[in-house]
Amino acid sequence: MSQNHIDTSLDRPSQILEAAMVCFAKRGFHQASMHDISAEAGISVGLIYRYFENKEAVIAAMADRHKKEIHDVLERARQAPSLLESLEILFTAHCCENSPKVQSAFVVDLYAEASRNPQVANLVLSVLQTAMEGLTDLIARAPETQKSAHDLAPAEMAELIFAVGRGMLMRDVLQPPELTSEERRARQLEVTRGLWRLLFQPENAPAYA
Amino acid sequence: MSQNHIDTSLDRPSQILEAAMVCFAKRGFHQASMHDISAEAGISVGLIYRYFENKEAVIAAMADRHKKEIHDVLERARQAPSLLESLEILFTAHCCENSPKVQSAFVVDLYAEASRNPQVANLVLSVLQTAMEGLTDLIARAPETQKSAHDLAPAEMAELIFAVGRGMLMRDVLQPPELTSEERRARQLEVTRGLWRLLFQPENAPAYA
DNA sequence: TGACAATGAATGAACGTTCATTCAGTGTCC
DNA sequence: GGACACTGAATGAACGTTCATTCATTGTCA
Repeated sequence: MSQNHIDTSLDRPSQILEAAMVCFAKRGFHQASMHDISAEAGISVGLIYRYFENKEAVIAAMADRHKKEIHDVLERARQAPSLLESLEILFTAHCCENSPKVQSAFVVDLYAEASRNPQVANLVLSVLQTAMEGLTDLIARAPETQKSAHDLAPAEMAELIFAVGRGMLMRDVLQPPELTSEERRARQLEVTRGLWRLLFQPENAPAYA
Repeated sequence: MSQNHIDTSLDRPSQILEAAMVCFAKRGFHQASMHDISAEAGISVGLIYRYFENKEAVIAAMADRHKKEIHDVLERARQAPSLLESLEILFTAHCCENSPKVQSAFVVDLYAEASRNPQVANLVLSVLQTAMEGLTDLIARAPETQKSAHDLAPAEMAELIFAVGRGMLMRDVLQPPELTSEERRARQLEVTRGLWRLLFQPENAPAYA
């Protein structure tokens, strides 16, 4: 397996993190060994310790990287021309960038880790709060919000949206791995649009049927 | 810690599974050792092997137990007098029976395990499908469904409901452990009712404000 | 006494981590 | 240019520890 290793154009730390992501997704944080990671990266075990103090530091660095990625996604969502497009960016980000499913498995593992490591929990929580505030703001400003048929506050809507996002992500890891990135994305978009109709469609929109 | 061990009125296998649940939630499937479990159960390591072939068999048995519990919850939800009450049962089941947070952490771990163990994935998937069918049916039959202001099919609603449920569960593991079972339950109910209003409230209900 | 429940020290494999060693590359001086 | 000294990235065998699993032994009760 993996005859061709990780992209060598990256600097060492990134190369190691890239390999770690693959291994963690494949075996989990605690079952993936440092030897697995070194093999995936095509380097020796010892070299990892030149760049990371220990295994926990690798996990922490990955969590940090994830934090930055989330911020990027939020920024892209913020710049989308419409609220629907913002939502679609938020919902499909994890299934098309890089490899499919890898990210989902990593995030589920991250939450599992958070449930027993308060440091990880705080990091995830802080990301979540920033993202929530961002989305709440986005919703509050959007013209689409005014016409909706319900009485939910923007913050409540944001909470629901993120809950659905996490739920879809969790669902994602059950899918057989042979599903393509496109099929995943299609499924995600379907659910997103259902939620969208629910949250933002004006009350008596002309139904198709 | 845990001077008083597991209820001794249970039969050995149940007693072991009870202890395993506590350890798995506290440390995760693969970090919890057989010694941890035996200590929590107040028995010796070797005795576990009289009742379970190996550690994987313990995990599999726990997954099976979870499957039965889900079926029970669905049955209770089915017998509730109204759809709203069914939903509330589905949404709060995992935060009040037995110990709080323990169950959430276990389920997140279960999904993480499912992402790399196809056997576990199939089991979880089968539970999910049964539950989805049950809820879809429940929704389709409910009189509340007719009056809703949107055009989502019962199956789509069920999918959204389960996604939100999983999302809340994931969110749950981030909460500091000192939150009481009641506070958790209150939070869950709040979100459930928001989703409820969204999905099933007739279009022009008299708003409070 | 015999059958079964229960123990926990022993085993060996696997793991995270360390470190003595190698060596391609760079700088320095004649 | 050529000889030599130096650097530090990279290696992988070795170490101490942890863990799942085994089994010879002991306890219990009919």
